[in-house]
Amino acid sequence: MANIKKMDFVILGLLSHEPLTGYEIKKRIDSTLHFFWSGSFGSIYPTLNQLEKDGKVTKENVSTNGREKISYSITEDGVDSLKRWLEKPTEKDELRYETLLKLFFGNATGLDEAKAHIERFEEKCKGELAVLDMFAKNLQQALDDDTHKHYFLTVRFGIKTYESYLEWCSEAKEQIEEWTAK
Amino acid sequence: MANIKKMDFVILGLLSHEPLTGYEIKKRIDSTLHFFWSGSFGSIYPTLNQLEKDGKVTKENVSTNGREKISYSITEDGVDSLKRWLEKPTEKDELRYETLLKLFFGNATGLDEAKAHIERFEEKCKGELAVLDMFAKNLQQALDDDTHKHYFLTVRFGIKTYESYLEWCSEAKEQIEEWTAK
DNA sequence: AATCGCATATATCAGGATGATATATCGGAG
DNA sequence: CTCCGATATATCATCCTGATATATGCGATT
Repeated sequence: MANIKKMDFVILGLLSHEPLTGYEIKKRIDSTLHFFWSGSFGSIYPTLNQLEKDGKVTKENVSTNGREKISYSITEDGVDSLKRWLEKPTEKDELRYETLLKLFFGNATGLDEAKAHIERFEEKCKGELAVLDMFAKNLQQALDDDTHKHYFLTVRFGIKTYESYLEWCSEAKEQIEEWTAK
Repeated sequence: MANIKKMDFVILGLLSHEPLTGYEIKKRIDSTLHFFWSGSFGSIYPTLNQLEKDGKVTKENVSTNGREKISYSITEDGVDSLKRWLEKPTEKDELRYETLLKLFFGNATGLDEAKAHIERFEEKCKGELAVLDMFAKNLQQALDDDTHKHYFLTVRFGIKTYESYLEWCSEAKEQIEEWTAK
């Protein structure tokens, strides 16, 4: 079999917590999963249709404030699929940092340009870290919920990595100054 | 314009160091760039053909040990393209960790399963870190070369992040034991 | 000397994922 | 009352991956 479709399990996973619309799924991905996963509408809506055909989710037309939307719920079959996937070992963990690519090839433009990239990266990290710190603070007051326990572990991962990114930024900038000084 | 093709710049970047064949490019990606970028043959060969049509690289048939291969070199036009891209701010830095996805949705299977995922992740990190430590050691003896300086900075990034991953693994395992104990 | 397996080398293809775009409605700010 | 951003669903070109195909050279094993 070719590449296994990950969006299936992202959606099943989110629906295992609560029923959601496609639009709400996108929001969850962009907020909660944001620092270790991503997904687009072009992937979400077709997958939802397929999952419904396969009997792993059911859809229901809902009207909120006179607004039409389609709410999806997970079925028993869907939960089974999710569990089977969760038990399998991870296939691929992937980092894809354009900043590091530009840094690596930076010889063509020089160390000053490299420093500029690092500084932009640093600012972005500070922003992300602030968000994660807030998440952690909120979660720590609700750790009796098992779902929150798992969430909390991933947030801690994010905090630790962003902290180490920031340390690297300082180190790298100092290193560059040393090199350019002499 | 749609998604900018990154493979163009990966190839131009690598060719800015030395002439290479498609196969050698793949090897460079899988070894040197491996911990922050990836790429497949299905992307490399068509891109090389396109870059040649655009006059950004030139090809030359070479025969080593009676073996035919196509060696590519970067042109002035190619170097210009590369530099222009290097000067632009990073568009996207992306982490895509299936392990964290499984951890996040782990409520459906429980904390024991979560621990198993963390332990597998830990082993993989230890392996990667050993490789990076070796890279760093070798590079430190050749930092007079400007290309190596840039390389060294990215390796340091890898080391710092993998070290923080390992710290997180310990912390997370302890946390899980605390939770399951009571 | 023959064969087996692995690295070298190039190429193509089905399918998954992204980013852009299209369309339409609702609610609040000015 | 109009404009703008959020809500909501959907599709498409394009990129990228993983698999597969094909073929040769080289060293190890039988």
